[in-house]
Amino acid sequence: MKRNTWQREAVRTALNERGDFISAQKLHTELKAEGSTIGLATVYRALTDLVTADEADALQSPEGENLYRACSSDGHHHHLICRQCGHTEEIEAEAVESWAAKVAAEHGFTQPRHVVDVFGLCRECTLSP
Amino acid sequence: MKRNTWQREAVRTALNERGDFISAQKLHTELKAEGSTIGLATVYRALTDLVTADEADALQSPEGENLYRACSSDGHHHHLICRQCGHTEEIEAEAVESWAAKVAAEHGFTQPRHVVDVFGLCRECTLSP
DNA sequence: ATCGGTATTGACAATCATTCTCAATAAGCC
DNA sequence: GGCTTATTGAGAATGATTGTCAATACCGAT
Ligand SMILES: [Mn+2]
Ligand SMILES: [Mn+2]
Ligand SMILES: [Zn+2]
Ligand SMILES: [Zn+2]
Repeated sequence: MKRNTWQREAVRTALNERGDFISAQKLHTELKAEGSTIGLATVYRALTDLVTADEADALQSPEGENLYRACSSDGHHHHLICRQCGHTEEIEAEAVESWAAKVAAEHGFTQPRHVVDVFGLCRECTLSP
Repeated sequence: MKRNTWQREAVRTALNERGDFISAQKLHTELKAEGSTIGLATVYRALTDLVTADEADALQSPEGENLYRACSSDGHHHHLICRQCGHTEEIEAEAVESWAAKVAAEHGFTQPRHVVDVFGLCRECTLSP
């Protein structure tokens, strides 16, 4: 039986308000800055659960950190991320989905998973870097 | 002035003989198993240098480890990697290249870069896991 | 071939994100 | 209100990677 706690809700709310990708560490720091007494391990657990429940997306930053973001659209999708400010836009990639499945099958690979992310500079960061 | 050492050469040779992606840690273990006295930090340094010199490719495993591989083909390309044994095949992704550029432009993003990797189980690992 | 300046090395410590441990706490059900 | 037990949080543990620094050895100059 899964129980509802204010900690889980605090993480969910913080992610939703933010909108962009953030690390577990930074999220924990922000929550404590607002007065929360939530523990770091709990933030990790909540984020992992949100990803499992398809309420959040996760990806690795180029530096190897795990970043989390509230999912606005349902189902599998990918991201266009500003490497300057973290601003994120969700993108559809149906063509990439079928391409990944096809190329795996052609080489005899099974259970394919793919990592497809596009990093760039958003409009604002392009103008004022 | 860059100097030539047997350590750097040992890492380059080991990477070339292997052909597949491998972590710095595993590579160091294998080298020592063959009697080498090379240090772990040196393996990390050599791999970083090889990537800088475009003699090796690097990518992050889904577990967050950095993996390295000797570059066989020149220029930009992507990989199909067995997450069980590390066996790797280079793949063309022309359709994905143009898709990434287009989706970035459509959202006002500049200087786009993309991460495109496919992980699965190779034919052999599918049969005997 | 010898010498000397300095890149490079390697053992070890340090860092950093993430996970584990486990006693204390508090949801949810009666 | 009590009980059961999932959940929490502080701190330890892990594991990859990087930093430190004295000792080493490459290589150009002599
Ligand atoms: Mn996809
Ligand atoms: Mn590409
Ligand atoms: Zn931006
Ligand atoms: Zn395999």
